[in-house]
Amino acid sequence: MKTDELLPGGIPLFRGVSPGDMPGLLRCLGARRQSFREQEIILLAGQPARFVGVMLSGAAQVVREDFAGGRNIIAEVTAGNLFAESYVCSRAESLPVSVVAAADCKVLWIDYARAIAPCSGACPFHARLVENMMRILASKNLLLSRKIEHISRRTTREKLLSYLTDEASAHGSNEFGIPFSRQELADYLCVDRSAMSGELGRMRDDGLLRFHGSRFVLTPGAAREKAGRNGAG
Amino acid sequence: MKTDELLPGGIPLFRGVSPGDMPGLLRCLGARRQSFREQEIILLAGQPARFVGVMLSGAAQVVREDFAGGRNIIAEVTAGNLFAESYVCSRAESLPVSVVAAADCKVLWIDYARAIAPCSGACPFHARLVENMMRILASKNLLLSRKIEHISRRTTREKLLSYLTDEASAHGSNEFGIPFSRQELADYLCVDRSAMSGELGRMRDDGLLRFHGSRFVLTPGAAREKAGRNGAG
DNA sequence: GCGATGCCGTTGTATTTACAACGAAAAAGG
DNA sequence: CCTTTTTCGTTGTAAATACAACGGCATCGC
Repeated sequence: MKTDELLPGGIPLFRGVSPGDMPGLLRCLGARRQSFREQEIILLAGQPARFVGVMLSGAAQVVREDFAGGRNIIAEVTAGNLFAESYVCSRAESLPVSVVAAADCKVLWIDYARAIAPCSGACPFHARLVENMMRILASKNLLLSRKIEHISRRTTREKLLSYLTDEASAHGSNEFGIPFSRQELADYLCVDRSAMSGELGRMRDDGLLRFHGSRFVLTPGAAREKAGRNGAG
Repeated sequence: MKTDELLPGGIPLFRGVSPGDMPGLLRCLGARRQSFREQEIILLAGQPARFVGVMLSGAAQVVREDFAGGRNIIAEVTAGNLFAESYVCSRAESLPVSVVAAADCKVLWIDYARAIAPCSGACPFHARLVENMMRILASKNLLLSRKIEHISRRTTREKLLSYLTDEASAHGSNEFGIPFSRQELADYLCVDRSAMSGELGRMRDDGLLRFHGSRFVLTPGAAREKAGRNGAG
């Protein structure tokens, strides 16, 4: 198996495994590679959830077919990342979603049962793999929780304040940059871009913050009084 | 250590471990028990995130102190469940949240480093524990993802349809009961209860569904045409 | 039986938001 | 340097929502 695509550093699941150890680990896992062309179905809803997918190159979309038959994109999978891992690790019997190639792509399949089975000590990387998997699941958990915390707010102003104060404390400073364009931020917070833009302007007028592009400066202490119809308390 | 509170069946983390094996497992993990009185601080934001907490009895709240100093409850911990596990498993350096006892409670602390360290084969339950932990993390992941899917919708009608169709497919039937009262459902979907109640009535008038209390019957195929300002496609 | 309480649906109003359209500014590309 | 494209802020209007208040209805305790 070619392993030049499997740079451990670029794939969170293999973090901490040295390149030289990859072939042995993959053999021990019984990992298989598979290629897909754009639009091809990588996983079909209803199939058993046994294998965790590692997207080596290309990209895919996770789609849910809703009740009425409509298609709904619920996640994007990019190179280096996992897919279907939550379903497999939660021991779902079958997949409630399908995964479709958004471009030509290469996938590495990992049998979950073999990944978690203790392997008689011959392969010291199982433990590391499991640890990485837990880290990935837990990190995603935190990302999702934070997003819920933000979009649970009723008004656009509150959503913005929730997100921005979170970013501020993550940066440990009132001044910070965000990794989103306006449109991306609006999508993240589930609001209309122009409405959000207007609200940002009003917040600036109210002295809550200043901004230039994607750099923001929060005014300490101002959040409480001018937070809008229901304050932080 | 008393183990009568540690019914493995009631604690997802210990699922699959027989009662007789619990003492050995706990010894191997170096687990410690600690009691707290109501209002006491169980974990303080800023502390290192080394130990996963198992709530044996009582309850607690996970609170985040936001930028402005306001307190914000972001989760409730009930008996049998874990807390701080996402932070610990994601290898966060320190806790961004505090945990406060909502009632007198008893907590079992599990050192994550010992939980994932291979234990020389003497204790066959480590693997099970790790598997359970992954299942818990992954399941929570799915719960959060679904919730985001629902509350990302712009209108109350869409949120309701997203949630209800999800429940329908989970039950495998157009007719099903939901585990929420009206107020709880409104809180879950992040909308006003009375507004939601009104929207439900309008949806009934539009022939989308029928309901009585917490039992719902969705009208097949109706979702597409009457879904509101943007349909399922 | 009776009042107290909690849950739910309804109504009216003020607020907030989405939506569409536009122009300025910035960025990209030749 | 100029054109093309994208991003962003602004405005006006229509639609949706929050909010507050109320009444019906069931449950509960006395």
